[in-house]
Amino acid sequence: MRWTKGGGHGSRGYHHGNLKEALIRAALELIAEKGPAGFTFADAARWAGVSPAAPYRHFRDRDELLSDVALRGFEEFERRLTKAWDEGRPAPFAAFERLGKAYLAFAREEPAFYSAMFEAGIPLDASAELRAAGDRAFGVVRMAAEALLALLPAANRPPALMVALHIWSMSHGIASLFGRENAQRKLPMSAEDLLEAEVLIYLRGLGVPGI
Amino acid sequence: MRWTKGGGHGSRGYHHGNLKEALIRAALELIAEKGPAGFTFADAARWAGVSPAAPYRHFRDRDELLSDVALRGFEEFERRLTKAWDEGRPAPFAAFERLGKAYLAFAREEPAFYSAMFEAGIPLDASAELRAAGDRAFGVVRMAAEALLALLPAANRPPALMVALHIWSMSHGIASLFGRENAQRKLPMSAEDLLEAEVLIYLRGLGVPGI
DNA sequence: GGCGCGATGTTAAGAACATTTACATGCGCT
DNA sequence: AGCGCATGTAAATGTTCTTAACATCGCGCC
Repeated sequence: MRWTKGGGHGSRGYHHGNLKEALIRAALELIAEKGPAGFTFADAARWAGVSPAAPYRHFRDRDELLSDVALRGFEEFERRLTKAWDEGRPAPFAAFERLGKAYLAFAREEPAFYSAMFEAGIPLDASAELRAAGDRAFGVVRMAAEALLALLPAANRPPALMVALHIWSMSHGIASLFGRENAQRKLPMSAEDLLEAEVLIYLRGLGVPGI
Repeated sequence: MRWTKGGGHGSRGYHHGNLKEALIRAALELIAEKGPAGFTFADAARWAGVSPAAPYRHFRDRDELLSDVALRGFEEFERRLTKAWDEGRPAPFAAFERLGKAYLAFAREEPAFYSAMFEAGIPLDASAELRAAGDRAFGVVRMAAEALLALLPAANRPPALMVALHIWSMSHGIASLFGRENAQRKLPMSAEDLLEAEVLIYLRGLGVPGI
C-alpha cells in the first residue's frame, strides 16, 4: 500500500508502513498539547493506531524517542537560523536581527521541538548525532557573531565564541521565560521587542559601529 | 512524640507527625537525583516511609507538590538575591555583580528548586501565592536595576522594568544552558565569568558610568 | 476522665502504563 | 514458490495512580 510516499491514508494491514515517523509525529502532537512530561509511550502508540508494544521495535525507550525528536528539532532549527542569517545579507546587522527573531519564532511555532531540545532533560550527548546537530545550529550563531565582529577594529575585538554564547543565552533566556503561551510573566512589550532591545544595547556595549 | 521540633527521629506510630514537610524534602532529594520528571508520588511516599496513598492527604496530585516545592524555592531565591544585593552596598555596581553570581550559585547549589521553579512546567499562576513569591524574587532584580539606572542622567534612562527583564533573561539563559552539571555544552570559561562579561558589555551599552 | 470528631494513615482494589516474551504476518529476495 | 527478517500483536508481569473503605490518634468539650 505504500504509505511512505503518496500521502493517502486509509485502513492498513498488519504492518503500519511508516511507524517510526508516525510515532515521532505523535510525540510532537502530544508534547505540544501537554508538555514533554505529558505523553507516554502507550499514548504515542495509541495515537498511531498500533499496539502498545509496537514502539519498542523502533525505540529502546521513551527517552530515545524524545532524543530523536530533539535531533530533528535541531536540524529544523539550523535550517531556520541559516535561512534567517542568509549569509549576512544585506548587512550583518540587519541579518543579526532576523536571526534573533527566527530564534523566538521557532520557540513559539514549534514548542514541541523546543521542549524536546531544551527542556525534556535529554542530555545533548545522548548520541553523537544529537550533539553534532546541536553544534551545527550553534555554529550558525557563531558564524553570525564572527561576521559582526569583523566590523570592529581588530584591537578591541572580543572572542567570537564568547559573543555567540552571549547571544544564545539572551535568546534562550527570553524564549524560555517569555516566549510562549505558558509564559512565566506578562510583559509590557513583545518578546521580540524585548530581545531586540537587549541585543542592541549589548552590541552598543561592544562598540559595533552604526548602532 | 513531637517530631515537629526536636530533631530526634526514631520509630513512629500510626501518624507520621510532619508528613507534608517530609514529602517536600523527599521531592527535593528525588528531583536532584533524577530531574523533575524523575520522581513519582509513590517514590516520595516510600522515601518518607508511608504508604502510597498517604500523600493524597496533603497534596491533590503530583503537580501540587511540585508547586509547593517551587513556592519554597522562590522564597529561598528571594532571600539569597536580597542578601546578595544588600541594598546596593558598598556600590550599586559591585552589588549588581554579586546578584548575578547569586543567581548562578542558586541554580547550581539548588538544582532541585531551580528545576521545580523553571523547568517542571508548573505555570507561575498555579496559585496566587506562587505568583506573589515569583514577583517578589523578580522585584529584587528590578530594584537593583533601578538603583543602577539612577547613575544615569535622567535623559537617557531606559525603563527599569525592561532592564530588569534583560538581566533576568541573561542570567536565566546562562544558568539553564551552562549552569549545571547536565550542561548542554562545554565552555571555554566558567558560567560566572561568562555572565559577568555579558552583563558588563550590556551595562557599557547602557552607558553606566565607570564601566 | 471519657466521648466524639476531624485529621491523618493504611489496606485493598481497579485502571493505566512499562516492558518482556512468544507468536503472527507479510515484504523482499532468490 | 518459499525462506527469512523486519515489523506488529497478544498476553503476562510488575509498577504506579487513584479512590474508597477502614483504622488510629490528638484534642476539645462535657
